[in-house]
Amino acid sequence: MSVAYDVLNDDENYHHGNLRDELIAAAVDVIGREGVAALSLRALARDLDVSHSAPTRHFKNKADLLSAIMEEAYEDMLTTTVDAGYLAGDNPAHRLRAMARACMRWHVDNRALSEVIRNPDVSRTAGRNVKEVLAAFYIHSSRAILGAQGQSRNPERPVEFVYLNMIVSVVGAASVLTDPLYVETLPALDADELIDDMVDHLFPLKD
Amino acid sequence: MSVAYDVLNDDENYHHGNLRDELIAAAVDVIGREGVAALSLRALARDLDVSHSAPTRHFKNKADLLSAIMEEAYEDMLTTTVDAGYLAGDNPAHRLRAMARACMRWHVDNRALSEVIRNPDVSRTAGRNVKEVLAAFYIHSSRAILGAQGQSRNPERPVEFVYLNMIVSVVGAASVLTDPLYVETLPALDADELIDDMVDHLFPLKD
DNA sequence: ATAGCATGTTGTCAGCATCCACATTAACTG
DNA sequence: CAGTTAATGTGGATGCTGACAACATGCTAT
Repeated sequence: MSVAYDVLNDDENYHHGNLRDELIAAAVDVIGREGVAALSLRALARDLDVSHSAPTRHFKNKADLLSAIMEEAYEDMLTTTVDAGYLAGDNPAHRLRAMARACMRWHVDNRALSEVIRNPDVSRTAGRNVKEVLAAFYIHSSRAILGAQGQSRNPERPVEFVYLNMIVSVVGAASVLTDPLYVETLPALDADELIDDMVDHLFPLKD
Repeated sequence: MSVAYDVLNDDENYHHGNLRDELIAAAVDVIGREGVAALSLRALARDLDVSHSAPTRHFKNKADLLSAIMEEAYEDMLTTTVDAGYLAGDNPAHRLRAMARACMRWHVDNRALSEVIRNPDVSRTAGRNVKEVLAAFYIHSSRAILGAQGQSRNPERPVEFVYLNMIVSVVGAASVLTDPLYVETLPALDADELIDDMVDHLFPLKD
């Protein structure tokens, strides 16, 4: 639906030309630096040298902007983790581990987006799109888990619990690893080591 | 520091008498129903039939109110889980499992408070108090983990990782179990079953 | 050219946080 | 018991914000 203008308008146009995408980019930047609460549509408009209500054309209100960010974030996150699974080779257990690791890494590498999708005030506004993407991801993951069960040390654990535990671990790791309060308070904490340890414990290999 | 008035002022007083505590209670109520973003000091003042700037005497601003809520929440949460450990008897492994289970349950039973302490915009304002409480909890938990290591199936795992994994699991479970988007999207999900399953997996018993 | 549409602008309004001067009460002090 | 002081609450002013409405501009297709 988003129009791609193949022109490069260096002159000062009446039309901004790419406001929607730049609004999202600027918003993500602000969120990364100052948090969701500090986000202001008017401030964004000022930053982009645009009138205070120009954003209305693209996002009905603040919740709508955050909702759009959430949608992009979920798609990016889930394709990233699914792709990581495919890149991990043919061994189902390795694929599953790669998926969990990639998903955690995505959160660490995309602090601002992670903060948005984990914010209840945002997820409350989630539309059908997001829910369908999440449902599809559940199906995909269940298959991956079933495929890997034979190679795990605890093959008898029900798939739903394994999946839930994976989601919980990912969300928890995202919360802990991106929150300065935890990082400051917890024992010396290297994100990669923690992720590896948790993946090992979540999906232990046989050998 | 909080004064306890032993009077019951049924008449309409100039002084409210207990504004601070009632502000917190009303705020928690609003957060539970509409989320942190919907919180407004002026609306709270209206609800309590008090002038719009009365809250200033008790909380310099909104962040200050949320910070106070966070402090109370952390103390309540951590004493609840520590107490659950003591109540679980003498077996160190059972104590540790009881702690983890109680901590997760606290989040489910105190949705609003959980949402506050997991909100980055709030935790960013955490003061020395909160940090000291968290540090003390780490010490307490490390001891519990060390005591339980002999009874677990994986005694060789470093204490810090076990602790981190526990925190991650608790925070993640809180996020997942209290967020309607997850509850709606995930496979049929009973909080108690999930908690038990996760605790079993986190701290497996020998037998 | 011109009608229609997407996009951006200016103007306006209510709600909110924050600050300030002032009012009232409770607690302390001699 | 009287007078002082600190704590608490009031009312108004200011500036920022989100939201809406009416208008302006430029692209595109007929």
